[in-house]
Amino acid sequence: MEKDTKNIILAAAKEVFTKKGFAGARMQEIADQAGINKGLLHYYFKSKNALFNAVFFEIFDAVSPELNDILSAKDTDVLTKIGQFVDRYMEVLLKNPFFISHVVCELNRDPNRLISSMLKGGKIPNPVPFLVQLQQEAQEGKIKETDPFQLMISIVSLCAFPFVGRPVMELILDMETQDFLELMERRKDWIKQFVQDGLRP
Amino acid sequence: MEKDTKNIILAAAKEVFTKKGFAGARMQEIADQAGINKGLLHYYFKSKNALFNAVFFEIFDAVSPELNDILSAKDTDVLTKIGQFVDRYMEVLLKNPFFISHVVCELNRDPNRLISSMLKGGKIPNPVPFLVQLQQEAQEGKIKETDPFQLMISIVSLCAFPFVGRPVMELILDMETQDFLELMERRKDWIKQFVQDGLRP
DNA sequence: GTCTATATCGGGATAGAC
DNA sequence: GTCTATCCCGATATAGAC
Repeated sequence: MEKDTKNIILAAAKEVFTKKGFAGARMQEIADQAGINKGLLHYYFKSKNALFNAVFFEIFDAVSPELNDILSAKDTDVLTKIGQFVDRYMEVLLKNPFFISHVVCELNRDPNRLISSMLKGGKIPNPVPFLVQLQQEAQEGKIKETDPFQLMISIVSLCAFPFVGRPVMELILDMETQDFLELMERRKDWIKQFVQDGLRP
Repeated sequence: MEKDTKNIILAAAKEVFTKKGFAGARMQEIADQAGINKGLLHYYFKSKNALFNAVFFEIFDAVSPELNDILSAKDTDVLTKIGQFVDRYMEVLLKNPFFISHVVCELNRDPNRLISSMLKGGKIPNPVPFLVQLQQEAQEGKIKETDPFQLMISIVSLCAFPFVGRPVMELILDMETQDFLELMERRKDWIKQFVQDGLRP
């Protein structure tokens, strides 16, 4: 069962890396979680680093091109694109609610490890077409004039930050993780409405 | 020079923890950064854990009550409060641009360590007065009706996320850290304007 | 208070039996 | 392919001289 074991390992690694971060994760714990032993981990992945990269790119490769396509589409106005982007991005975040904080964490710790791999894969999102379109539609008076960089950053922030700040939120707002996920489910529509309101001319 | 050495250590620790995270940080590197040796670290702080907590609370204790006061003030309307909050919060973030990602990272890794200490200090921010006020002013028609939770989360997200997502942003938008900080400086006013626009009735 | 030297241990990685 | 046993480095923490 080579393929199964490998996938079991990947799933276990995803969970442990997510909870503990790269440096905090233990190969032993990943092995336990997968129901195997450390030796076998190194049989499938030659190092902790290789295992981490495998986990990361499994998600990244699936999501990045799709989001890129949404923002680069022709013949779709920006408000529609923003709606599609928020829907899809939040969907991914909800499906992997603990992973993004891990990625953020690793990027801050050792930006080169992930970033050089991302560059190698050549699948870096390209926001330029979307930024240009924002300016165009603003000049046409379809939306309020605003700094496109700041807006792009804000859309991602509104979606992603709650997931990285989840432990604090759960503390301050006194809620369980289940409540948090429901709040995020409702948040999709809230963000779309809020951005749309903010862009009214 | 006991006091000086202690502060030098705290500053060095802040920098190294910030760059590497708790698990990734090395006591040796902190000692090097401070221009002393490992033994002396343990003279002032009995463990790595104690050192980390000291660094965290130096910042947290200074900022948390102040932000709390802004949001709880009487006789100030919500839009003004939001402006003050954004200004002050962004100021702190700009002053410690690498620290929040570290805190987020640690909270996700081991929520209990920091959270139990925060509870012990008794200085947890209390958003309830602000949330109530949001609903009141919405009913009075001063601002658009909206989910107060979602709005509160969004204000914090708009300020904080760029700092945790900085490495990715610098990659995608192809900028240096200096450019990033200037972008954040301008962002203060942008956020205030955007939230205000989004809350127009 | 500050240093050097060292005890101790945890964890990534490897060797080799089955 | 999967397991056990072990190597060995690196990092926290301590002991003790100055």
